[in-house]
Amino acid sequence: MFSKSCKYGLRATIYLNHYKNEGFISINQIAEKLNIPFHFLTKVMQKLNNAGIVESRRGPVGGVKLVKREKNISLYDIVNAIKEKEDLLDECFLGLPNCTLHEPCPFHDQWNKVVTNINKVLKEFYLDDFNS
Amino acid sequence: MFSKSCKYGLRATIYLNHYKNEGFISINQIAEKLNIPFHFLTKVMQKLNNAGIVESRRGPVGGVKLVKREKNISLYDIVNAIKEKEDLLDECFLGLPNCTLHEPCPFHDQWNKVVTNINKVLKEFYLDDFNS
DNA sequence: ATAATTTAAGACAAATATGTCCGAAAAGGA
DNA sequence: TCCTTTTCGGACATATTTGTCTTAAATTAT
Repeated sequence: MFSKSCKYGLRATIYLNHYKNEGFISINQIAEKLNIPFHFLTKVMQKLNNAGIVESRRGPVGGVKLVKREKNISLYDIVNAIKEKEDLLDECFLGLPNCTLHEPCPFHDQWNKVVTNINKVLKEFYLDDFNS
Repeated sequence: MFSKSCKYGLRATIYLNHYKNEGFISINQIAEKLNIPFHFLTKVMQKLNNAGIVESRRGPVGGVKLVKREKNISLYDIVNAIKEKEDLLDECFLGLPNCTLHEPCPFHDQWNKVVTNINKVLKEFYLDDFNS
């Protein structure tokens, strides 16, 4: 969730959202403008492609662009498409083995609130919010 | 901050706090009880030792114990003694190079609130809170 | 068709985090 | 003193993440 993959993906989609009406944009251009390793960004974009967040096209004039949607895309959508592990939610912050839903550790509820807060902020923040 | 080092350190100090009136406790005992790799825990405890959070003693009857303090120790204290990088605070969540205090990115303030909230929870939660 | 461009996909390299091992230093007991 | 126990400290091994490179497949233009 706080990995470079996620951050690169967020920055790239924010960039794409800026140019969402201008057809496909090459990954190379994004990588250069945002100073992100090209081949690494390629793989991140593939994840977003598989998740249906962007569509891609090969060849000249090819590249990548955001899929048109009714609703605007939230940061949460991006992050969730990229990260594979459920790093925070669903697991005890301390990694206590005997911390379960029925017998939570004393810190469990507090930490759940933190996680909920993080997700809330990510869900309420949209790519369009970076355009104003 | 969400590294294994930090989690091991937290679990170990919570354990130590349980037995804070019983002298030194061997790292080996902690490692076995909490199912933490012994040598790895050794290095974590050394960090806490250098930070003045625990004191150690070699030889038989040796081990490690929490340093007596006026105030109880918060989770924030532990985490801060162990983690070396300022992973969250002080840096843009997106890693935008042109995001500064004077010209923050649109998401900057939102994320700062998240970070503040995390730190607040960690600061307000003490080792003693795990004893009740 | 052929060539040029760009994503797709896999192998590989480097960096970092995590885990293991061994010898040295300190402390206690016989 | 000598032996045992335990932390200290460094070296090394493994795993994961991040970054690089190469080839293939698709698309466009000539």
